Amino acid sequence: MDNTQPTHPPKHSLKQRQREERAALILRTANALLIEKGYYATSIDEIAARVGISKGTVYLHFASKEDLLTALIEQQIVEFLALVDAVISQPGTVRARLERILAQAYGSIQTERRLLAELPDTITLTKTLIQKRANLSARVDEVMARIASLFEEGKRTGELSPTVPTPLMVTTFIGLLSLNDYEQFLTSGQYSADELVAAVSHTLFAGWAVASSMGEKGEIS
Amino acid sequence: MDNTQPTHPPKHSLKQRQREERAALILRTANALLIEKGYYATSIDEIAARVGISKGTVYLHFASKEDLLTALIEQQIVEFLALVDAVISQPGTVRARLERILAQAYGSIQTERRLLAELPDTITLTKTLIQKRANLSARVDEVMARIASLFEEGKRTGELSPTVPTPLMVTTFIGLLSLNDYEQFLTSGQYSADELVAAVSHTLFAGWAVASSMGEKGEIS
Amino acid sequence: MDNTQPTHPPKHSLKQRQREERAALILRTANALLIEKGYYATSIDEIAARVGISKGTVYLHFASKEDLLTALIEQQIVEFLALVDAVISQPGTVRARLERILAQAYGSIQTERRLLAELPDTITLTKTLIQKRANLSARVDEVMARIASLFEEGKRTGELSPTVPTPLMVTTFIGLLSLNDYEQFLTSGQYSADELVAAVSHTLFAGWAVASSMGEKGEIS
Amino acid sequence: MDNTQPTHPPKHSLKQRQREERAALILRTANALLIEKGYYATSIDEIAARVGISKGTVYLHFASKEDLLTALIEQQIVEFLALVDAVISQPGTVRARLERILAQAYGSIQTERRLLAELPDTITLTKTLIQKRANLSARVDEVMARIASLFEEGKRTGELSPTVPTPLMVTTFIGLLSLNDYEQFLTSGQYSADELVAAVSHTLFAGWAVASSMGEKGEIS
DNA sequence: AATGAATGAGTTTTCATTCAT
DNA sequence: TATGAATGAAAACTCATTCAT
Repeated sequence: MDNTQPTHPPKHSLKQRQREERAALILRTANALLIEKGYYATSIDEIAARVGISKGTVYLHFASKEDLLTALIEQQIVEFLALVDAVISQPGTVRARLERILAQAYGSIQTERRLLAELPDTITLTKTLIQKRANLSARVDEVMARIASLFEEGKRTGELSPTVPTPLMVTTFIGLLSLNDYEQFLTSGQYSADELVAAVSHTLFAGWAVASSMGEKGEIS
Repeated sequence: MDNTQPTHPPKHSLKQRQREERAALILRTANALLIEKGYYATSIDEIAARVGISKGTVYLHFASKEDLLTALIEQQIVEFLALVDAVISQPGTVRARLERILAQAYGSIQTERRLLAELPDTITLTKTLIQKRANLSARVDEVMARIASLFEEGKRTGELSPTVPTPLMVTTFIGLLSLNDYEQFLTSGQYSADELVAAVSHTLFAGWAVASSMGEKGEIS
Repeated sequence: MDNTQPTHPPKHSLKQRQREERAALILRTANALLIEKGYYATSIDEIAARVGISKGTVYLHFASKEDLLTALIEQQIVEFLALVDAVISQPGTVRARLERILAQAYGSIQTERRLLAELPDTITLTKTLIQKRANLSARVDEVMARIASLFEEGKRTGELSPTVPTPLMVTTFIGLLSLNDYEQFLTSGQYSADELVAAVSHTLFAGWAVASSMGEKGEIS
Repeated sequence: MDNTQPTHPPKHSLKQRQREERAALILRTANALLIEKGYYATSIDEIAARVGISKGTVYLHFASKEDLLTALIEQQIVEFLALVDAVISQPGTVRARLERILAQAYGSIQTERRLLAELPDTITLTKTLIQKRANLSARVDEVMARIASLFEEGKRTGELSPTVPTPLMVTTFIGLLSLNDYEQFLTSGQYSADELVAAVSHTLFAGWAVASSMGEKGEIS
């Protein structure tokens, strides 16, 4: 099937596809280099050399170095958003679903090296950039909103305590999700991604206290 | 005693003292500027101008821009270490003492703007730097060790669960301690430092689950 | 004759004609852009985009950016030469005929925006270019010669004073003909093209005319 | 005299003087190069090399290439303004005084190569620049106003014809004053500066002078 | 000690020109 | 023929660092 005119649509797509692949390759390479050396220490020339193209070609795809970074961040936020969306619509407890997000984040550290590296590092470092680019800001808000909705659901269903304000939950969750410092445990092999997920999840959902129940300072009452 | 030549040693000290004050002033100014604009966007010239001295004078105190940053980071780690040491030797539960550290960190965000800003941002950004500078690395390890000892104490006294590995506790604690994203809540006035401390402490020590007790997945048993 | 194969020669001509039309369109567009933004600020890409073709196609017609400029200048000099030739062969006084040239120049400022804009601006700016390109230089000389012949005619017939050397007359005439600064008066509506022609003509001819004679170097006394 | 403390005031001036001399040297060199090759074809590197300093040093004195050009133009306009002012306050007919300005302009072509080159060339080419820089625009207006006042004086005293509008006189005068094309006559030795002055003056004044009156538009008959 | 002029390596960006398709 | 992706030379500008005064 679909043997009628298989050439025409692709014809258009060919150049287009090549262009997109080029752009994607540049983004991937830039991502690797930025993680290695940081934004300022990485020159466009270096990115081009690593890709095996010339400086000018990079500018054929991204109007400026900042634009390249923006595209990279946006791509990764979008990917993360897709993950969150997929997870949200799955069945299971809120905790289980959040664990899936954690697992994905920690699991990808060693393989793809992406979300984790960009969400915190770049969001922290280029908070300025995100503020400048309205669409980035909007996407970040979107991510936060989705995660917030998950927590709200948990509070409604009685799974989560209404004690801790949702915004703090979201910020804390994302903070730990993207905590760069966990990387050492994974790369050193000290803990596996699964162990890390379990520990962080336990921390967040059950706390560190032995009889993690009991009143704790008559907390929040 | 030592009243024989009261002038000479002081005389030396005077110069010395002045030198150190100069250096301290430069560090303070650099700290402010680095927080404002970041390492790469801040030039030596700018720092000098803000201090009211010339570029060359900065180099009389710090051999390079990187050295200046190193000194700054070291200073702040040392200050943080002093805080940790002070807190550790105080009486009270582990949780109470860790809350004091949290309180200090979150409280200083608006006033001095230091530890929090530098520990994560710069430590994250200049992880490279810390790896390069042995003494920085050593000091960071020292801080981690102190906090680890506190957690170990908690586990020994039965206050803390032995379930979560101490290294993860330390990393998580420091991660939340220096989570830049909390800043928005403080600057917007949405939450006070105290509320933030309470929430984070609750999260860590009691978790988010409603009946934060019970076995969760059977673990902890 | 030549009615045997009516298609082939025209066929050639057709392609040829199309080619020439293309080239002419490029030149026209380039002219507009160069006037708007200047030679250096106008890129080949921009010209191509405005024409609606691709960069490469421009190079099919002009070997280099400089060649494009050369062709443009030459075209305009040729057009100007045609005007001069036409005017020269007309009846009337020298003054009347030169006024026609002035009228054409000042009149075209607002409509076509050509001779005036290019002759001075580009000739001044690219004096280098004209010196480099022998044929341009030759054409400029040709224009000067024609105008010189007109002045000589005037001197012979007694209409013009032999006092002022013809080369100076020519240079002055062309200078005022292409004086960019007059443009302001036209665009602001302060003076019409006709008024400008009258004023310039008066300035030049009441000065150059034999009758205006009398003293000099003592005149006005 | 003045032998009291000859050092102190100069002390300040020393560095200052050196700075200014440097800047002046750069300006002079830039002027020469810009005339030779034009603004776009002259790189900062080239200017620096010609002066015998490094690129960076140029930027120590001028914040940008455009700023350098602006300073150059301003300097020359100011110099020209000074000349005009000096001439205006001298005794003599308007014509005689304007001739002094012409003489200065044409005379300096071969020696210093300045006013002439910049007033038209750059004013024409960087009309944009002058519009952008308010102070340049103001100075140009000032020059025009002074010269206009001279013509007005001539009209009042009856030396000049009220027929030609003053603005046109000013523009025409400046146009011929800075007519680049005259340069060929001077450099080729075909005419001396004095002859050029005489010819231009004759052209303009025998035309503008009241006495030159008679017919017009029918004269010569 | 302090200054600030001088340097030049390094970076981003542009754009004329080429060439495979 | 027409296209437009690719190139790389060239240029403006910055800034850490040095050093003569």
